[in-house]
Amino acid sequence: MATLHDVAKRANVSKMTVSRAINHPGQVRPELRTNILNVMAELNYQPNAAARALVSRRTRVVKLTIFEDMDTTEPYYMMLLAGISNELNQHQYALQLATSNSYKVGECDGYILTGIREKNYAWVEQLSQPVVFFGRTYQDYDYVDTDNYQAIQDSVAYAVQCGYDNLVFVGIAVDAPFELDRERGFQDFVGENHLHSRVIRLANHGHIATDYLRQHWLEFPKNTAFICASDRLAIGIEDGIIQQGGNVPNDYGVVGFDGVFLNQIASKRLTTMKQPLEVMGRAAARLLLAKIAHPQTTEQEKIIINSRLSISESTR
Amino acid sequence: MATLHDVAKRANVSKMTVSRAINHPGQVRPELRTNILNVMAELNYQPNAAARALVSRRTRVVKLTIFEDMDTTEPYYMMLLAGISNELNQHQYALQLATSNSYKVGECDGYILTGIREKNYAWVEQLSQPVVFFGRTYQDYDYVDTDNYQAIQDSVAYAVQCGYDNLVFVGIAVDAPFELDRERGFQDFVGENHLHSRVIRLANHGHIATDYLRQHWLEFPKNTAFICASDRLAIGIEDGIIQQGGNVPNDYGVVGFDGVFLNQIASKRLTTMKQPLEVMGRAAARLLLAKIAHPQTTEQEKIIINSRLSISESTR
DNA sequence: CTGTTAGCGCCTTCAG
DNA sequence: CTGAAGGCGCTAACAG
Repeated sequence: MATLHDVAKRANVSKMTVSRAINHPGQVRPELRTNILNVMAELNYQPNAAARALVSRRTRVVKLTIFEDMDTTEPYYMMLLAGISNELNQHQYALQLATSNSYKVGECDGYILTGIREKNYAWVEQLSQPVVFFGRTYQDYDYVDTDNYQAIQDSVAYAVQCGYDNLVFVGIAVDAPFELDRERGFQDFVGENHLHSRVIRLANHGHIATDYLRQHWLEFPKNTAFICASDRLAIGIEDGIIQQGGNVPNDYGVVGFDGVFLNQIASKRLTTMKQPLEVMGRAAARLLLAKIAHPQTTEQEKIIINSRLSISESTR
Repeated sequence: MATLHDVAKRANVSKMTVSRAINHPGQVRPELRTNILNVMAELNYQPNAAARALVSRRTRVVKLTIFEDMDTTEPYYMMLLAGISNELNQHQYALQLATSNSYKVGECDGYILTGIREKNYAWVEQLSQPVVFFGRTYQDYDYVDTDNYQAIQDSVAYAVQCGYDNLVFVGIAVDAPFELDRERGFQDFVGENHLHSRVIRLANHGHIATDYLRQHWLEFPKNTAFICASDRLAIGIEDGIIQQGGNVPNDYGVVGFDGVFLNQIASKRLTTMKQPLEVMGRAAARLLLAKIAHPQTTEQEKIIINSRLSISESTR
């Protein structure tokens, strides 16, 4: 592996000049600089991350903590992970995946946090490194999220446009910002447009949605669209409709939320609000790296990324 | 953050002695050593990974490459990841997640490889760092895997014990060791026990299994058990049976394979061969770290971990 | 068994 | 704009 020293010798300059050519390009004469860059390319020079880490007192590690049972972890975390690591790789940063029981082990330069519960906030507040959340929180931390409010509005608008005239929002029974935003998006839309509507809240399990539908089947006339807060619920609803003899999508529409993996599993592929998770992962990583580089910034950063409706077989 | 120097001063020894107390305990007088350890604890000393990496010419990074579309990635990778990182964290190692388009970026001390295709072997062979595969390959690389042969035998044995007398193996139409092992496990078992049986091979998608079942429904009498090579197929089969009016589990049994996440989605929760993925991930990481520490070892290491049948609602 | 010396590769600081 | 010196925290190699 080529080092600064090798490049310097070959380019007839000192190590420092090479170092500067990389980190402070403005401080090196342009011609010299291009020459150095050429030599670097020739030698396939790669800066040594450990040496940089040592001198800059950085670990070059970012920790991603997922405060959820891995067992029940949504598959979409994989996409998120892919996005995060793609971005980190480009900056010679490595990842440390921490789970709810190991989140205190090891050093890092910053954290990407997700699935946080109330009781973890004390730990978060005491962290000295910068933090970025995946998903909005109640606190004033930086975060990356989809526009849940807008996304549900788009879903409902689409359902209405399909001609469904009874709108049901199937929410997740949890007191979290993402859920409240989605619910509010629904309420506002049906309110403004004077639509028949209803909101139900269920635990986020397919079979619970199926059971609910069985028990309340008669309350849902033809031409009902179910706007669901997750693909799990959407699949459960869809199964329930089919088991009750309902026709999807002609008499009943189903719209999911997430758009990763699960929508491929449904018997009628789900129309779903697809979150660009890879992009969101990258954004979270980029934001965190920026904060690591410039820790002084004080204002809260919010990155809102738009979801896109992926239309499939569960709506007409 | 405390350094070797701080500990040394406080313990009235040189840095080297402290270093040795950590890395070569045998070379330090026992009493001195315990004293040093105490001081380390007092100061909450954590060795600086970057400095170690620099001097030992290691990166302290392990790369995990997943040669699959993240989009269709099985959710169980999350469990695998959890296992790997739990083990790495304990050894001050970080992770670098590489996907099929970024697998050449960055340095590392070793690789955990999965989802490899024929065309990637050239790249693998040219790697200078140690490699561990997740899942057996055709080549003589070290690997961690479940005992696919045994697992399917157990599945069939259980189905027989349930009283199903027509056994159908629903395999994945792919020419891979894991699949051939599973198929062989099935064939050997039904052969030795002179059972009615049949093997079909399908692309690994739920709806394809459902379609297949619809088209061939009449060929499957009551008392048939479907032993599936994946939970996706199992869910598809189960859906198909139910749509044809068949009774699960009374008249038809379904057994899946994997046991992560998907089995929770099925309308009748799947009986499935549950792979201990967290454990497998840890094992892979541990094996790799051992190879990094002792690169000379030449013999192929195979770690085979047993799966366990998780009995649920899709068998009687 | 313990200490001293030197250096891993890079960057900050200070001279030129 | 460029170079020389020194040190980040740790450990291998050699003295004692």
